[in-house]
Amino acid sequence: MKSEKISEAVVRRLPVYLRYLNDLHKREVSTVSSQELGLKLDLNPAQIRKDLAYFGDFGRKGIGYDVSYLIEKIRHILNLDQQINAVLVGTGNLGQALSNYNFYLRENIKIIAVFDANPKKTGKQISTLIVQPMEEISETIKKHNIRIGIITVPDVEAQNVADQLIEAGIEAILNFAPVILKAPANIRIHAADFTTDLLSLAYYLDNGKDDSADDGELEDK
Amino acid sequence: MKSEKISEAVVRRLPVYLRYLNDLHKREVSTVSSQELGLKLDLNPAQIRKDLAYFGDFGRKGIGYDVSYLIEKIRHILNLDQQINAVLVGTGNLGQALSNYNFYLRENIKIIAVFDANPKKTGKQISTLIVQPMEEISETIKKHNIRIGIITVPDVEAQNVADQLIEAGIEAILNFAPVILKAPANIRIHAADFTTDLLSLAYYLDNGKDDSADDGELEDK
DNA sequence: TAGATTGTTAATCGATTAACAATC
DNA sequence: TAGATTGTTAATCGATTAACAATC
Repeated sequence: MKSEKISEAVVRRLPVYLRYLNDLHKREVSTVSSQELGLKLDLNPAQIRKDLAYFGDFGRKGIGYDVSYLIEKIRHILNLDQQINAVLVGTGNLGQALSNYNFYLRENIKIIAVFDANPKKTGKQISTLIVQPMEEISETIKKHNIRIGIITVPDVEAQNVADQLIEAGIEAILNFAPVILKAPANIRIHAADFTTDLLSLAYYLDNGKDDSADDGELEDK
Repeated sequence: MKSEKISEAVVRRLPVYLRYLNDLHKREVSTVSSQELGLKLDLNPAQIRKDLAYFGDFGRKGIGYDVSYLIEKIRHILNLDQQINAVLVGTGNLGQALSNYNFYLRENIKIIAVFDANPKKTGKQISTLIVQPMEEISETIKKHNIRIGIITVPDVEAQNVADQLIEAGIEAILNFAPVILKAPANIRIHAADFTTDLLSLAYYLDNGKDDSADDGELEDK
């Protein structure tokens, strides 16, 4: 174990490991090697060993990693060995889908309140929750020790909502709106905007493009 | 302009540029510098200039970039100057949300068919589309020149659906299921699984952790 | 002209991978 | 013991950033 700073790339792989380890556990596999993990997750085995070694000596030479033990360790590293409360703001289609999709079933992150600025939406029930008006957001966050905010409002409202969440003391934000949010450095923001993923995917479509024909306009065919 | 290979990191930033440029265009801003872009998008201006320069000399020294011209160029690079047809498989909450969320309104990617394996779901209407049974997927993809597949089925079914999409001739997949899909190298797959984003976010929550207390178990407080 | 800003080279920084001693 | 596999160092690879000549 070392005391280096952990890079974002490493942290982003931890949930991927955890997910597959949970899978192995369900299938009653008790031990796994970095080799096998790498094969399944399309990652270099050395990278996996290095990632894990940042946090401790979790493996055994000649044997591999104990699945249950590694699950426990990664869950601890990710703060998932405690319940993490979250709020969701914006009950459009996506917001409703996420509210129903209960993260809590798999890991310890639980959406415990949902909000919407639209009075026509407030008071309605989504899953087990009642949609609350924005006026109540600060009080709810403080009262229930809510640490993560999930933003699923239209892009023009996203920054405003983020500001309110931060003001109320939230620590981290998962942002589905297609904008870059501004926030103090101590607030962690992850972009979950899939339009970026989708549009960049289009780049890789093969249009019979020829690298050497940069200036040639091949409109037809 | 150079003929180097374009890295994935560069491609992923292009939609981000495009998004903000569209914004500027709407606000009738006609010119923008890499400096301003960097400020708004939290990116290094040199990086933005370098990214764009891979594809051409789009800027003017001393002036900056013409917003409309750059939009046009990036849209061309991303293949968005033509309609790209997509299918969506899996009409659960998320699938429905994405079907309603019409990408087509902003850019040229259009979901033109939706599928579900569940007979109780087929025949129902989502937005303007009728949910079709999986049996029709291959024919529909071929008939309508569908190039992108969006997977929103449960994780255990995702690989199977991916195989069917690939078999039918799809070129790229946006995968929302929390699994690593296996596919031939010529098929582009982007992971859009937000549980990974959410769980990695939890890592950054401050639990009064102390880097130097690696082995000390501070359970309380 | 003077000020601004690009495109690009060189320098830096960081992340991935290979290799291997240690050891189960 | 022999085979397997870790943890870690060193080598490689790639991406970001700084700096600046070119030029609008």
